[in-house]
Amino acid sequence: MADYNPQEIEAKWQKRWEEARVFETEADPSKPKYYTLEMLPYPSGTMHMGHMRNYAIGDVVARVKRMRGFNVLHPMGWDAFGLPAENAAIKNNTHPRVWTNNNIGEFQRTLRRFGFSYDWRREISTCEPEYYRWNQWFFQRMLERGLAYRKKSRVNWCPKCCTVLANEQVINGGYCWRHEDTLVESRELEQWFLKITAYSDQLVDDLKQLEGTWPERVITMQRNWIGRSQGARVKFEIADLSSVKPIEIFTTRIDTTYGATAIILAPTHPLVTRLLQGSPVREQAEPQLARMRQTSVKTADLVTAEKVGFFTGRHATNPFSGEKIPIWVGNFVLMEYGTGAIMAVPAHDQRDFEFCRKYGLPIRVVIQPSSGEPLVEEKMTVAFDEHQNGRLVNSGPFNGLSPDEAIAKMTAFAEKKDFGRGEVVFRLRDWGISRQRYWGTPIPVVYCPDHGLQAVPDKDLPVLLPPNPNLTGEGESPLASTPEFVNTTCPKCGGQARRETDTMDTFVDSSWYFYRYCDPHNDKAPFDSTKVAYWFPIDQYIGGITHAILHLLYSRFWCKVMRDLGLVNHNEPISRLFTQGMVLKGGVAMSKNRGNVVGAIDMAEKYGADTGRLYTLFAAPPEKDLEWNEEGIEGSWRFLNRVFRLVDKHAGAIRATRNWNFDSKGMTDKERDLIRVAYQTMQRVTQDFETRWHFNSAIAQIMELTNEIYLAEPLENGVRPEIRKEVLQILTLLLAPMTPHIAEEMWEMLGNTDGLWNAPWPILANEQLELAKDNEVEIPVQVNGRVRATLKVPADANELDVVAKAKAEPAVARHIDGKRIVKQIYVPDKLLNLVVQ
RNA sequence: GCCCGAGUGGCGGAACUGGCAGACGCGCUAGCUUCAGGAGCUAGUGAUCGCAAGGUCGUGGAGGUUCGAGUCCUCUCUCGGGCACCA
Repeated sequence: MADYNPQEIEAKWQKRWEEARVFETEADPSKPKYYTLEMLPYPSGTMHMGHMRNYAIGDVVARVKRMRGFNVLHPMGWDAFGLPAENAAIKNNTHPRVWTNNNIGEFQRTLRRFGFSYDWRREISTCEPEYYRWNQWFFQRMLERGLAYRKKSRVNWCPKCCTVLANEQVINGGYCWRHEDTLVESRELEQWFLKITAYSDQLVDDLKQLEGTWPERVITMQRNWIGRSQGARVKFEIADLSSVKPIEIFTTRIDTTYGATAIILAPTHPLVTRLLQGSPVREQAEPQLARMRQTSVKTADLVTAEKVGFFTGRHATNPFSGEKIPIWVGNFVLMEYGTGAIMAVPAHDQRDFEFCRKYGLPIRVVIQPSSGEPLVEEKMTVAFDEHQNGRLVNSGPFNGLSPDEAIAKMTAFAEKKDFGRGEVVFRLRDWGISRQRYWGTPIPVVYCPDHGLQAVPDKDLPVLLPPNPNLTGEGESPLASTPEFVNTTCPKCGGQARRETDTMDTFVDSSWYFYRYCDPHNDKAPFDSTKVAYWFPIDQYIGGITHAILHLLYSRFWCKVMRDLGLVNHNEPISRLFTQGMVLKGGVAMSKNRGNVVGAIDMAEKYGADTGRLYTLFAAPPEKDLEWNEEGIEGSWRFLNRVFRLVDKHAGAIRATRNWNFDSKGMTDKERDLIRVAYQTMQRVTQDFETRWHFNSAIAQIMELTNEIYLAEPLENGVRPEIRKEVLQILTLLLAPMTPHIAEEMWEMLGNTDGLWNAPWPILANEQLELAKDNEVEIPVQVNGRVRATLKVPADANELDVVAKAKAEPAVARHIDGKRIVKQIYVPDKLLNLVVQ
């Protein structure tokens, strides 16, 4: 009798897998491929059970597919650049590379300890020049095509990170994504941008391809983030200043133009200063403008701030009606969106309504609801902004049209008269990638006093990070104070030149890393396109919902750029996305900062990797958050011990037994029952793995099978050896994707000399399917929907027999005696319901 | 404000297309075993009335459809998440 010793067993099989190179894969067009991966981790601190759950889910997928005969690519790597490494290095007076590589070592050791089936030869680390040189190479391609450009603009600056953030990294209306309590400031800086907006339309349209295979909420979040709105641009001439060009406004409701009672400009609109020149209200207006421009810096406050504004003293002409309406400046109009100017239609837009009420501007109804009380201006308390329901009024020749008809007709009219046109506007902004920090990919350009901006030629890539930077964590990029980095020569004239000292956002690294796994050691190109063509698109991607916008949007963008460069031939990189839940402790996500982590290595040492894997899969369905419970893991540990004891007890006697040939002649009832349960469990578990991803209920089924076998003990009594072996082997195979080490060990104990890694996933033969069928079923008998008895009848019993038998049941008879049966519902093998009066 | 998602025992969670609600596990109770602790094994465990047989209630709440609803429809409450003066 041996005890279950996970430490020994796990080390033994990890070594065997490595020696047999079980998880190493090559592209092979003769086999069906399956590319699955989990989002690459940022190696900070140590791994906790939250990480582990993610990889456990991914490993089940990879192992099941492998057993199903797919050529499976399952790689792992490190998102190794980033601020925490730099900050930690400053704090501990070391180099970011040292800190990062220590962590990578720790992470790698932990992942190996858990026996995840990665092809480690393909491991990548984004902070290595072999990797980041291709970031630079891509940057040059984008620069050539105008997709990378430099401009001075207002950008988000995090005072704690001491760097610029992308719009996607600003959360909760103005806070840093890493420092959730730190307000982002607005600064005017020269920055590098990637022109993701060139792909706005495609990024929205192609979301349709992902419907059904990506979580709906990720698609919705991306759609909202890109924020495409169909509308129109309309010109309003400035009545008092004919020499100044007309004001252009953007609206999605051109049908309400007759109801416009003011034009409102953003405080930073370039026209504002010109309008105030010589204006009768200039004296009062200018201080207000100054105040507004100042307060607009804090974007977070905008949300709650009250609407304020002032009159410019000028008027504009409504191109439809010819009416003169006042031009105002309002703090709620954003320069960044649309044209930075709007027409205020207080009757049909809530914001305009509030603004106009406050400043006594008139309200004019131009859409009357088709049903209910007609609107009366003086009595309105909110704007009427529906456009499904209503008809135009007070709108000249457009009266009587529905808003949708009016939008089409009025846009056409504006185009004909040349004062407006239909336009699509996006919320998405270009991706600001400049970061004023050291630990990232250097942006590969130089500035020559004579030739200006020059790209570093491909042959000179990579532009390496200097080994000994001067890290302070303050002010401008550390690269700027590293003379041996900054001072260089112009690639055009060879004269003195200065390098760009900003580095790239680390989201550049993760935008294409999964392509590199296909060809990780290529030193001629980012990857060989034929290899990528074999593996891509990714069949299954697994990660947290936190990346719903950032990483997953950038990756989609990058894919489209690569397609246009002729490097890949697909539109979307990821066919199927799964977003798993977090592991919580005390109701919040595990994180080092909060000090509520359960270390993965600690768990492996205490219970073994298999128990840790099993528990994270069993405790909750994978998409849900999981509250960590130390008592729960004990249950998984007990279960594995129970299974191990069972196999250990029988192994000696059946080790040499030949596999059963499914001959059902002369089977005892006990044998039949056991085999049936085993095969039924197989069918259900297969379903749970393949189509439903219900790992938790798959495990519950396997536990039930184990309980059934225990109840049938002693098996030696009436169960022949080959059937004992069949049942125990099925139990072992079903566990293999989740708890691979103990499964291998038991497989060997049962007399198999060929590793379990070579075993195919069991698919039931016809004889087995026959044996899996129930020959007797239990049918609940209801009277008026209440269960009164349960009948045991043969499968496929006919209705008359069942009804007769049911009526004979005393508990049924009691409820139908003296009453009339008005209806009889019989669902074969399911239930019988008698409706009486 | 807008858009998603979720509400089932003491707890984590099952329930495929409407068909015995609470599988499986944790915890708890009792018994066996043990010097003891631990482990293991067996039985029980939604609430409620009843000595029992048996009955009634029960999936956040209120209605509805149906022979039958956790599941479908309408309204509503609570929690979680995302976006947010986006014109």
